[in-house]
Amino acid sequence: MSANYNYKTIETKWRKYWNEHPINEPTENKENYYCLDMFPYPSGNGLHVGHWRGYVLSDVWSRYKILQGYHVLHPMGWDAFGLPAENYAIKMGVHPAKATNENIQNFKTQLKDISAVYDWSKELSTTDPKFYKWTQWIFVKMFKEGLAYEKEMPINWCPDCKTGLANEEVVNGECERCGSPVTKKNLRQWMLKITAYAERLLDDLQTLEWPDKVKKMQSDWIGKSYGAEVEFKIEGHDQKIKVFTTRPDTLYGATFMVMAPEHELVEHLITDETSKKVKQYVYDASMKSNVDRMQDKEKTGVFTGTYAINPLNGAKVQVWISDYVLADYGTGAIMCVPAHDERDFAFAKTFDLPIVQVIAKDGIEVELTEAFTEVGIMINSGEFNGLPSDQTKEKVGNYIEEKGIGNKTTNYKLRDWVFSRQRYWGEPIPVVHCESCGIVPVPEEELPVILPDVKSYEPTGTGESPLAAIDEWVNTTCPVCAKPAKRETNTMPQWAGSSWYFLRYIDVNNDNELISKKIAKEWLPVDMYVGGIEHAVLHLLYARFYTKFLYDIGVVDFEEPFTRLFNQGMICKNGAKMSKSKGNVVSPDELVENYGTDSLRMYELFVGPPELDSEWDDRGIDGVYRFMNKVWKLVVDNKDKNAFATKELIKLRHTVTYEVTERLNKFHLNTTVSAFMEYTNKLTAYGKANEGVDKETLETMVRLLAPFVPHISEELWNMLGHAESVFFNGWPTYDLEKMKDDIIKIPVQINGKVRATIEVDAEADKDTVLVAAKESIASKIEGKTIIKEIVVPKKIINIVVK
RNA sequence: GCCCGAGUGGCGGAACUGGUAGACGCACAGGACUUAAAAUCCUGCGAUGUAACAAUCGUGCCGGUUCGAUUCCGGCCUCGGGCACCA
Repeated sequence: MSANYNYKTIETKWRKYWNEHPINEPTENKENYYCLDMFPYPSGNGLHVGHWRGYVLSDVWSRYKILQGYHVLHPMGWDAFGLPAENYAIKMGVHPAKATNENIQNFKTQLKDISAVYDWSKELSTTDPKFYKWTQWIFVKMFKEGLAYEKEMPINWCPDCKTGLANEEVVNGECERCGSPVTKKNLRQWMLKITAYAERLLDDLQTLEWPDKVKKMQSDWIGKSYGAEVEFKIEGHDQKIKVFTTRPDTLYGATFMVMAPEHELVEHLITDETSKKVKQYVYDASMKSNVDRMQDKEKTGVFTGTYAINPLNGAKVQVWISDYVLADYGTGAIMCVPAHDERDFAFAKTFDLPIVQVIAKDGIEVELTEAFTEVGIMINSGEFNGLPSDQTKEKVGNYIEEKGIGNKTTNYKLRDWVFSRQRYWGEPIPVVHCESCGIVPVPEEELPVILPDVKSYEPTGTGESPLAAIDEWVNTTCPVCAKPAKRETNTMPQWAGSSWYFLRYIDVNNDNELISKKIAKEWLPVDMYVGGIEHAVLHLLYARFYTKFLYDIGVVDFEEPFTRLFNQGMICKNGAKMSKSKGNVVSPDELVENYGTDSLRMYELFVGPPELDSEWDDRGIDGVYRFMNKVWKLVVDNKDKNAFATKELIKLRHTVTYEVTERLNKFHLNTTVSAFMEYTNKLTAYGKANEGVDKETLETMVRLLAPFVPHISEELWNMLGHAESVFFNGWPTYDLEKMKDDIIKIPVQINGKVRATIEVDAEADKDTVLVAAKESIASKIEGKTIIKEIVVPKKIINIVVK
C-alpha cells in the first residue's frame, strides 16, 4: 500500500523531539501514578506482536494518565536469570551473562519501536549484582525471621531440567517449563514458609481491584477449608493418630483409617506379620511419579495389622496405608467414612471393609451402591440422631472439644515454597555451612555473594548445583567463628527477583537500602499492573508474599503490591499461542516498517477485547492504516477552512469525547478504536457536505488520539498551529447537554416487532409521541383492537394489538 | 469429577441498566476514476423470499418470565481455562 502520509519521517521526528522535550516531567502539584508492565525474560527470539499487546495497552494508559495531569512512572527491566540462557550457554559455549546482555540490547532496540514512555534511567536487571544484592538481602532477612529453612524432604524433581521445582511449577504432573513428567526426589532443600502468610494472602484479596478470575485462582490455590482435628487412640500403643476432617458430622461412620505411606507412625504400627508387605508398599509408593500417582484411579493399600478406636462410638477400626492419602496435607492420616466419601467408598469396596451409614435421605437407611454425599438426617450417631446433617457439623465440633478428643480447625492446600534450584544461572543463596556454627547467613554488609564463573554449567543431576564443583568458591570461612566453612551451592528460582523488582524501580541506584522510605511513599504501591494471565498464581502470589514480609520487617508501609491488575489476552495465530516452535510468530519489525508504529499500536488494540485471546490477522492492519490516512486527510483538508462550529459539529465533538473517555476508562480499547473510526467518518462526511470542520473539533480529535497514536497526533497538532507537544494540553472534557439532539428517532413496534420509525421533538410529551406513533402505523393496525400501549420515553413505543 | 468463562454474518467482533441485533473493521461483489493496474471514492453485503417492496425466520439447543430477551430464570450441548485422590 502506498503511503498517503509519511509515517516514517513523522515517527522519527517525534521520537527525537520527545528525547529532547520530555512530556512526563514532575511539577509540584502533580500527583504520581505508577503504571507497570510485567518485565520480560529477554529471550534470544526477540519480541513478537503478542508482546506488543500488553506494552501498547500499558502505554496508552500511561499516556492517558499523563494527559490527566499525573506524573507517571512507567519503567522497564529484565527478568534475566533463568534456564534458557543457561541452556544456550551449555549448547553454544557462551557465558549466560554475555548471551543475556546481548538479548537485552536486542530487546531494548525492538521495544523502542513501540514508542512507549518508558523511563530508561530506571532500567534494572535481576542479574545485576547491584540488584541481586537485595534479592539476597531479603533472603537473609527471611532466614533470620525463621521463614527460610532447610529441610530434607521428597520434592518435585524435573529429570530434564535436573532441578527441584516448587508446587506452583508443576502443571498436571509435568514441569511447567519443559513438560517432562515430574518425579519425587529426596533432597535437602531451602524452603520459604509462605504458609505462614496463607490467611493474610487469602483475606487481602478482597481489597484488590483485580479480575475476579485471578482472585479466585489464588483463593483456590490457597485452598482454605474448615473442619476439625480428631485424635484416635491406637490399640496397644501410647501414641495417637491425629486426623483432619472437614466432615466431623460423619465421625460415627468412620470405620477404618488410612495413613500416607510417608507418615512417621507407619513403622511403629506394623506387626511381624505385616512388616514385609507394608515396607514393600511404602517403597513402591516412593518410586511413583506424580503422573503415575494421579493416573492410578484404582485404590491400592495395605493393612498395618493395627487397630484404632473410634473416639465417639468406641468401635475398633483397622489402620491402613495407602498413597491416596497425601503426606503433606492435613495430618497425613485420615479417618474413613465410606458411606459418605467417594474415595473411602471405593477403598472399602476394594478391600471389603465395613460401611456404616450415618446420614440418610429423610432419615431412612438404605443399601448404598455409592457414597451418599448430600445433606440428610443423622442416623446411627448416638445423641445426634434425627438432626439435619448440615447442622451437625458444628455440634460435633463443639462436642469433641468438650470431650478433649479434638478441636475445630482450618487447613490450607498451600504448601511451603521449595526455593532452591540445582542450577547455575540464578542468585546464590547467601549462607555458609559451618561445622561448629551450623547454617550461618552471610553478613548483610558482605552482600552480594557474587555468582562465580564456572567452567561447566551442565547440571549435575545429582541434586548438586554446578557451583559445588568450584572448590575455591565453595571453601570459605565462617562469618561467626572464622573456621573453614562451605558456601551453599544451590541458587534461587527465577521467581526470586520478580517477587520484588517493582519496588526497586523507584530507587534503582540505592546502595544503602532496598529502597528509600521517602521515595516509596511518593510512588508505591503500583497503581496499575499489566501482564499475562499465566502469572495468576505463580508470580503474583509470590510478589504478594514478599511484599507482606517486607511490610512486616518495616521496609514498606503497604501490604499489597499491586492495587489494580489488568490481564491482557494472548495473541494467537492459526488458533495457537505464538511460539517459535509452532512457527506462527508474527514479528512487529516488518509491520512497523510497512505501516508505522502508530498503525501497529492501533491494530494491537483493535484486534479484539484486550482481556480475551485474539486471533491475529495480517490483513486487518490495512483497516487501521486506512483509518490513519483518513485522520490525516480530515485535518489536512479542513485545517485552513476556518469553518464555523455548528451545533452539529459541537455535538459530534462532545459525543466523540464522551465515547472515547468512557470506553477507555472501562478498558474497552477495541471499541474505543471503533469510536475513532466512526467519528472520523462522520466528520469527514460532514466536512465534505458543508463548509468544513471547525478547528476546535479537529483539535479535540487529535488530543483524544494522542495516547493511542502519539506520533501522528503530535504532527497534526503541530500542523494546527501549536508549538508545544499535544501532551501539554490535558484530556478533553465533554458536556452531556451539548450531546443532545433536538429531533430524535423512535422506533414504533406492533406486538414487539419494529414496523416504523418516527421523528419527534426530543422534548415532546408522551401523548404527542403516541399520536405520531399510531399515525405512522395506522394502515397496519386497521381493524384491530389496541390492547396495550407502551411508551418508553426517548427509546421505543410498542403497540399491542389483537 | 469440581469450579470459572464463552458460544452472535464468510471472518474479527459491537449492542451502556430488558428497548431498532449485526456498530466498527476485514474479506467479497458491483460501479466511478485510469490506456491499464494499484491506491482512492461510491454502493451492496445474516437467511428464505420478492421485479422491487412486503413478509417470515435468525444471537449454541429446549423451555419459561415479559408488551418486548443476545441480555433475566430453569434444563441441556459444545469449546476454552483453572483445580484435581486436599479427606
